[in-house]
Amino acid sequence: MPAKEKNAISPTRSEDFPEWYQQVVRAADMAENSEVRGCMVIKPWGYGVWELIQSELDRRFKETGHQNAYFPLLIPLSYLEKEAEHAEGFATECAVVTHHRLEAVKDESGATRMVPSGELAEPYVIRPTSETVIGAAFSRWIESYRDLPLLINQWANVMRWEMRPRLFLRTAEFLWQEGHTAHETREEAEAETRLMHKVYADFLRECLAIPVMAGEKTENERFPGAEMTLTVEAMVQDLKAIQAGTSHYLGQNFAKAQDISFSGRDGNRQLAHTTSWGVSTRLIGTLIMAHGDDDGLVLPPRVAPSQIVILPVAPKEDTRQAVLDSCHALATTLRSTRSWCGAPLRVTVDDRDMNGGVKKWEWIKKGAPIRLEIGPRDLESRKVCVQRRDRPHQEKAFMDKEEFLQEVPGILGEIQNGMWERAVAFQQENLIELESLADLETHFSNEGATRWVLTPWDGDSEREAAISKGHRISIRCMPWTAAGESERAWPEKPCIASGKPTSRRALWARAY
RNA sequence: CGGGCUGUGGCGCAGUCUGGUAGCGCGCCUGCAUGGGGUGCAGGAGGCCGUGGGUUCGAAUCCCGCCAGCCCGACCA
Repeated sequence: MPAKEKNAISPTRSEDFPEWYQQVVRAADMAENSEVRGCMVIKPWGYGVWELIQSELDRRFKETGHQNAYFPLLIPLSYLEKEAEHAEGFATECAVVTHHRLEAVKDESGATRMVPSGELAEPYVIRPTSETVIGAAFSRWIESYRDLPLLINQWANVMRWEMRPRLFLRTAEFLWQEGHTAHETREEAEAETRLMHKVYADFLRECLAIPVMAGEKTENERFPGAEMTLTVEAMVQDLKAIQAGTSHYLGQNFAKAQDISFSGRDGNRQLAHTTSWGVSTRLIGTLIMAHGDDDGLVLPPRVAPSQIVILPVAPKEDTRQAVLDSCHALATTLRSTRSWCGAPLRVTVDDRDMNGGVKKWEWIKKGAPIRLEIGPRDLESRKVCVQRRDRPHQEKAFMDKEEFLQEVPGILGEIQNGMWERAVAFQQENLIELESLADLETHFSNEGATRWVLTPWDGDSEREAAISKGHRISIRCMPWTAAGESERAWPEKPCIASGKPTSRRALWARAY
């Protein structure tokens, strides 16, 4: 008999973090690689998480006045030529459509080959992002200051031809949301950029239970063509930073390139100020790496496709049906009479006819927050056996069914909060402040997991690039002391590069 | 786009050096047992060995071409 495995996932996080990540994606049955390199098949459990992320964000976008629309997948090449900096930023990862038909041709061996034919006069690019197409539409739609602000969002897929794909974190095709807005003044557009930045930070905190460092990107790290890029940077368990959401103030750069102009209040023609902001399926990768453990995925209840999984324990043929009936009845009661965070509970009865242990471990690996076991003995005693994903897998609490029905929203809240608090503590433990370049360089001289560092910084791009390159680190952002805050209220200290006193800080880390 | 490696049932691999037309583990299916747990036993299905050519009586194995993928460096939500 083989030795009992302690953990469901091998290797463990500490043994080999990247491999652990891949194994969790697979064990939790979230996604798999497709036959097309770099593309992924998102399976129901992974897509279910995305749907919950989507619906929650969508609600928040609408609450802040945005409307959804949909723009074409294909972008005329000429559009990308309009804004040089933007185009160059994406040039190396564009898929290009050059033909519009296939012709069946027999080759020497007699096999039928489909050969591209019907070459296009102007090739199309599969959108790596939609600034240009949406800009063209805005140019048509906006005539007067009365048409502003224009607040649009689209849920779409985009394609960036990546050399090194990893499921959810970096794939050639991914799903995302891109908001695009146009405003009358710089102030309004900047306020929009900050607002959406805050929406992201709030969403990550409230739903994904992930704390972030919020702030502004340096010029080197900015979105191509943007004047200001705001980011929320999440810390995952190997201490790397991951950009979980960005919002950009694009100034009048895109308006100029695409003629997004309007008649102002004074009757003069002027250029709009535009923004864009987005999050992608990368959030799922972030979620996995932030909360997962050596038994697999751990989902915050807010984004768990099944918050409660009921596992019937039906050892004997004569009690099986009664147990199953009781499980389904409880599920119906939970779904129809209980709610949490404004939504009905998501309950699954796993009544597949298979070994119970295997089933239980599947749900542990999938990260379902609560497991309930109901067996023949519980029918008599009117109890349920409650197990939680945030507790050791052997731990069981037998509760009266009625008591559980009362307590269940509270338990979900406790799990959600517990995950948040653990993540905050982890972030605090792994963030330090250093005040000299030498200390920074010593700190990042190793290759392994290394804590994040804050330093006083008002250095220029060249110094930043030099430090980054030598240590495989980057300035993730110039953090604010709190998300949504625009002033940088850090105490004045000498910059580690220039020596001049500054109240700004740079956040240094290795990144995904 | 530069450097190293690998292509064998759904997945992970052995077999290749020393040619004799396929094997292991997991998974899958069936049956029996088990039953608050990652189960046991028995039986079974599934492979033109990446691809094209060559050498040979005979090629997964040797030779040549091609294709695809993986890992390491520059780019990245």
